[in-house]
Amino acid sequence: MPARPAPPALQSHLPEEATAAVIAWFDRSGRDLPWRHPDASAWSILVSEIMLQQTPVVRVLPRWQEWMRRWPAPADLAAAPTAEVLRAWDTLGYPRRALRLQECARVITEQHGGQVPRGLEALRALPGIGEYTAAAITAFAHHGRAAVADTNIRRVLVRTLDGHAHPGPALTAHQRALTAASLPEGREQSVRWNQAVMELGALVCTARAPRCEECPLRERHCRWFAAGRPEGTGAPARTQAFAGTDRQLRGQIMALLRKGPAGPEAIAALDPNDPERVRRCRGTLVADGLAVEIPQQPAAGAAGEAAGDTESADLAGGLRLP
DNA sequence: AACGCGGGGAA
DNA sequence: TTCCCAGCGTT
Repeated sequence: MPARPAPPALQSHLPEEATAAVIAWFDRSGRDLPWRHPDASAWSILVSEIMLQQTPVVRVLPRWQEWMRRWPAPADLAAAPTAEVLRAWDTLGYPRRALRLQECARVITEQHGGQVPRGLEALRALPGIGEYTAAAITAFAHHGRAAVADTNIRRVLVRTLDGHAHPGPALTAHQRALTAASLPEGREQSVRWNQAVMELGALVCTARAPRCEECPLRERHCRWFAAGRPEGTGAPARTQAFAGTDRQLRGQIMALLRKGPAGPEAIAALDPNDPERVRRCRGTLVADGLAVEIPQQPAAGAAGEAAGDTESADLAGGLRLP
């Protein structure tokens, strides 16, 4: 059996000329986002990164402005009532992020002297900060050299270097290697590169309808464009459940609780046809720390309930924010 | 590696 | 309706 044909010569990284072109494009066309301002604090950048996890920039902007006004330092958020934090999170989605962000503020206040820690390991130890966010804070807040691999950067590098249309749902070892190899050596250049290539993915090399005519890599550096922009063999295939999911009902319950404590009838009315689903979602919200049970008040003058009744699940009361 | 976790805007 | 969005934590 003869050896398989040699793969086409892959470039595992972008030449310096290409990174310089992307940085020049960014200087010309990048958005003026407030967390990119030179005087943005490390804390404010950390907050922006958490909010931007799975939530688009345009929706984050007003919430971030309000948070920075109300809680300009970690100690401010650490001291805030959690219910207020969840209300201020509003409809950014995935409200567990808000809980983790407040926990993060408390750890920074109590264990790091109120300063966002440096180093990938110390950052990853904070609640809600994973591989991407630790690298992003290192690069954007501390101006350190770190390989940032968000969905935008992964898409740009996979298209230009691999010639594939989509990077897939998860960061792979191969993609880690691409981001590491493409990172400019100089610290300052590496920071600019991360910002620039991320922005290129957000504005030009988009998932849906890329604007290749505006791309500085189109002519000489993009394998995907050279191949005629082939669609991937398999669709992204991320079947995301829609109506009827627990996630949707959890969101509806949280919307109710943001307005104030809610009685059991109001919660049950969100899905009158499926009390079991309501019960399940109430339970997971409480378990997640996003809601608190309101104990049922025994009827005035009534005799004590049966002593053996240790489980009150059947007698669910209302819920409120923690 | 796969799954659950919100919500809104665009194709 | 579907897809996508500066992902993370758990199993």
